[in-house]
Amino acid sequence: MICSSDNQKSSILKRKTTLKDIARELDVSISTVSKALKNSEEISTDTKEKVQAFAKLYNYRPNNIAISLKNKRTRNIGVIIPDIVHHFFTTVFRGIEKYANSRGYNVIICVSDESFDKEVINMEMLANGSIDGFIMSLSAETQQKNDFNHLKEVTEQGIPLVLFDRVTDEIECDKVIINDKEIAYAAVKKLIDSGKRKIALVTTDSYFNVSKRRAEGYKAALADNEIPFDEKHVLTLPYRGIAKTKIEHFFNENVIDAVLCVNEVFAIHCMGMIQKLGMKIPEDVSIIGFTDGLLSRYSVPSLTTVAQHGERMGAIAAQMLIEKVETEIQENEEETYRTEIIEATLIERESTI
Amino acid sequence: MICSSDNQKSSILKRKTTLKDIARELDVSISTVSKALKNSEEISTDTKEKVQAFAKLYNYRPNNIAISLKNKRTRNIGVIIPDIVHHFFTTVFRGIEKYANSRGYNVIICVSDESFDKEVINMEMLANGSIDGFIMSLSAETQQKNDFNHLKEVTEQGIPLVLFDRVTDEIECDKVIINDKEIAYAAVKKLIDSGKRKIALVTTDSYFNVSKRRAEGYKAALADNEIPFDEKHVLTLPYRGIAKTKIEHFFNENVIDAVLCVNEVFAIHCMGMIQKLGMKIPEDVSIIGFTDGLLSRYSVPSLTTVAQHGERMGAIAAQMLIEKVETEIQENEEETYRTEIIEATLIERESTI
DNA sequence: TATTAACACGAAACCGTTTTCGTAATTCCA
DNA sequence: TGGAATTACGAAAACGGTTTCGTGTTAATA
Repeated sequence: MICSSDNQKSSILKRKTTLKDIARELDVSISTVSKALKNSEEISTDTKEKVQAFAKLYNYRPNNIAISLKNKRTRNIGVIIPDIVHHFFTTVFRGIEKYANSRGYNVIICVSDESFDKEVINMEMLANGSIDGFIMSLSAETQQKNDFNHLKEVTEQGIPLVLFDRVTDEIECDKVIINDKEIAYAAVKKLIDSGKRKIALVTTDSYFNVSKRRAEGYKAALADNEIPFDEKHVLTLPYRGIAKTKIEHFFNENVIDAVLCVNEVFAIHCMGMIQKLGMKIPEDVSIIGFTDGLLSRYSVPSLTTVAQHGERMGAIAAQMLIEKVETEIQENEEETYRTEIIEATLIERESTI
Repeated sequence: MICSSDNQKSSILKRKTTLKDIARELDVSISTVSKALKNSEEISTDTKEKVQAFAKLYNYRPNNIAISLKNKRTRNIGVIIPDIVHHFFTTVFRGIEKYANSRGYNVIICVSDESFDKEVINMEMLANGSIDGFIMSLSAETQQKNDFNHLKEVTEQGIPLVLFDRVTDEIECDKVIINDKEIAYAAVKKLIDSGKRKIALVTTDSYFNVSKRRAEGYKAALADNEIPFDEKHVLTLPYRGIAKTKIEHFFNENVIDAVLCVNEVFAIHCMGMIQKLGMKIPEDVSIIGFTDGLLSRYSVPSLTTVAQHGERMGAIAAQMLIEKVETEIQENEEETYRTEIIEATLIERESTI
């Protein structure tokens, strides 16, 4: 052995001071220190002052991990979302983070990347004690496979779970969604009221519950206004990557005077193509999108769009989760789950009349 | 049976099975179970098989928290960024998350919201054992105040830290930045080469090192091409919120034939105003922005911009951090820190000639 | 003066692991 | 057959806290 007998690191690292350190230094027991720092009645004012002063001096901070182990509570929330470079998820996350933080919780985030396997792996990584509960939005693949065993396992273990936006009926848990169908209905209604009749729906080719719900609203609005639903007026685009030729083909083959897109990017693409084909927005073709992101705000013309109020959604999800986490101790009572519906808003800009 | 009928929760919650449970059930000691699950040589094949089978059956998973406490390693990385609803930070985060995950790390994210206080609080929350290291980008306020004591404390405790993009010389640690000055120089050079001479710089009014570096590149390029720097050609805008009238005023008062903006949103605003004032892009006025986000790609005309390669930046930051975390056990050797420079790329689109 | 109550503190268990070290039982070898 | 080596396991400490319960000392009371 080269290093000197007292084995400590030779560097000047301040090791974190522990209760044991304080106890040793002040010649009292660990329990006394612990109690003194908690201002326990049991300890004399004298000792408390000494201990607290010493703790302050050495900048004592209790070790979170130790406390977590003891309390079986981490004050961490696990968030699993399909994508992070995505305006909607980002805003939801902001809502979660803000609320969680205000309640003293930290947020561990995992990205499933729309993959079932990653979603499962991430859940398993976090479910072994790292977090007190989950907030998540299902990956595209998970929705397609319709396999929710990982969610079941987690809830059966008693770990609270809140699903948002991309949810499933298969799992009993708290949920937060927006009124997709109703707002899609309202959007299409608005187009119809402005005189449009040949209304296209541009949606994802992946299976998403949200797209489905929006399509339902679209169809319902048509039906209620005696406009026959035309399969050819539905354009499905790959969720990722662009399909410029497909869009071009669509607008060449169909006479369209309005478009409802299930997201912002689709809307921008359509807008570009429509303009390129020499049509005017909104006079010739009106457009409404989903998601009130930068694109909608700053495009020319600016885009009428459905604001999903992601931040509120996130805050509510976090609130529901923390409530469950903190009251989990209850006995017997049958668990009861809520589905909170966020009212989306149609933001009217220049792409509609 | 694992769930002894007494005292446990009456609900059907599967309590997580622990080593102790397995030990009790199989009538061996906890140590034996632990070793058997690790396939230790010490344990007979017989016992190992029994234990492993039992563990599998009851879906045993070691408790992360307990392991963290024992190992003094959490396999968690703390990320503190000023904003999450922001394309650049989001891409960096994606890089961090992907790399960290591939190495078996989870990411805890906190948002400072450009506030010094929140940054400090977040650091303190995480520094008490929750994470093995930090990756962060300084908040606007922190850069303004020039107060880095929270960073100092953390590094003095031996917690590895990697700063990215918004960094400071005051702290010795690993850093990842882009070559802001050089790329700004290149951008301005490109404008000059295309015949532009009256080049504006649109920058933030908050104090950011990155803005400063970009301004340096801008000035250097002017100087090297014998274009006198004109204070009036610099427009500073509030980092948050829009200042439409300020922009309008600027372009009314100054004859400008090219603009370099330190971000995407400024560029879009300028573009809108320039078009509104009847000038053509890029013929009358060329524009170059920073950040290759959706806006740059989908604006009309599309925006020539500086791609910062956030994802790569994040991956490298994570790699640097994990390297430090995992070799931290070293003795004596003087710590050595690197500053990694990511080469930004100018993406030429329609807003320049 | 004897009994009791209040006070101030410490010992120890516990949370769920890992790991070192000790040891009983078996096997090996001469 | 006796000693050594090997095998297979368990006890216990440790990680850093919290908390229950016990106890010695002093002060109050009868």
